[in-house]
Amino acid sequence: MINLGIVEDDLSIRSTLIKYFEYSDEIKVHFDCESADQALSNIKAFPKVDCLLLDIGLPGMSGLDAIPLFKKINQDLDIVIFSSYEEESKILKALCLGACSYISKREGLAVILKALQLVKSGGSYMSPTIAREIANYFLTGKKSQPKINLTNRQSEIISLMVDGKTYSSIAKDLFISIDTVRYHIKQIYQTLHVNNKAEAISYYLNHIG
Amino acid sequence: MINLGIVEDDLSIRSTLIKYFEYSDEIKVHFDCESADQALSNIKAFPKVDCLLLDIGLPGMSGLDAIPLFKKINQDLDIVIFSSYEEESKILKALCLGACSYISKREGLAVILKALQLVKSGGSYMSPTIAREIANYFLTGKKSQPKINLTNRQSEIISLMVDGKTYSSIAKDLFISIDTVRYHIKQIYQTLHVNNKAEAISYYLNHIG
DNA sequence: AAAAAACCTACACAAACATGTAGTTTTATC
DNA sequence: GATAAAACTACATGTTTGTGTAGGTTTTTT
Repeated sequence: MINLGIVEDDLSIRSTLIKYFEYSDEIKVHFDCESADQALSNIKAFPKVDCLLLDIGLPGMSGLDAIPLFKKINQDLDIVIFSSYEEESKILKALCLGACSYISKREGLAVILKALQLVKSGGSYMSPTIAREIANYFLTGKKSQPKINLTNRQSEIISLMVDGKTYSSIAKDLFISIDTVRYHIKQIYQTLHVNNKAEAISYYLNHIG
Repeated sequence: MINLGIVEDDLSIRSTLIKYFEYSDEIKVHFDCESADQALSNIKAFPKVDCLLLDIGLPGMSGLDAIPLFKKINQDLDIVIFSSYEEESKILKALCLGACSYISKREGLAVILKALQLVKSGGSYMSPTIAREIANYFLTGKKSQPKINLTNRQSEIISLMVDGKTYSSIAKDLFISIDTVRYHIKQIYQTLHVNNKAEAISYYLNHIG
């Protein structure tokens, strides 16, 4: 059972949501309101509520700015943004402040329900346009990594080491002998200036991976 | 029409995908192969391909490392990751390198099709578990932090392990016997669901550190 | 074609690790 | 002060790893 609160200033949208959720035996709407201030009171008054469907463009305080305040009251509250904004800045801000899901208002009711279910089960849903914005953010904000001079084979092998494979298992994976694996690992240790598997893995995950 | 290439080393998965896409009049599979090297040749040979379904755990070069090489050949190629990895590190790396969508291998065929359609229309799809990792990334700033409850002693010890210390060296550091070190490490392995030092360190650096 | 990397194989020995069983002691909590 | 959780110790056994030495083959570069 998802114990939901709804914060949305458009009355018609709000009543549509409520009616829709009435037919779902998975969702119980404990409160609905049209401003962040009211929502904050409601969150305090309904401690059972574990999920919030939150609009951004609200009268008074913005839904975004209210996120930390909700989180302060209930650290584990799942906040699902439901907004017509699809700009990177709003999306990133929402996620940074603690929203776990972001749904475009262009989506249908069924999608909202699905998203809430996913969130309840520890997952998350992002509308396609939102997800694309996020992907673009990572792409454009990328930074080059200090280059490390491992050969192709060495890279393959250290990558398998990181996965917890033993020498013999690596040998089988790569169709080479265990002695060859030993050889490569010796080279890797020299290159990375380490003396054992643990150091090599730490180095890899901190500098390369 | 989506002009697709498939890179997946598991033959059964690959043939399942191909058969499935045969029944779709929206998707034309131009090539399929089992390694990044082959895929690079194919991308050159089939310039019409505008979308790539890409596994990560491939023999030879990893799917992740191949992403920039694909992008170099075709800047506008949409890369959809299809992997069993659901760790933040892999997800972020994929997105940073230019993947626009990330699908867990636990998803069904219909979801893959849906994701490809979304990507084609300028959107993106992230599997729920993936999306949650991304949301957590923004929230915490860097590492997603699930509830790993190592005891104080266990934390001390795994931290020394990560530094490349041997059992006996850890024992000396903490003024305990090597058998006690063994005991704690056994407990750690159980808690983290790993079976050796390498996995423990990887887990630590990816999820805790 | 020669040189230099990179890759491959083999063997041997010591050190380190993984895992089981079987306890005792300390510390925190009710 | 009973209980549970954490911490500690011990021993035994087999596996994995680290490090020598000592070669051969393939690929790339000059």
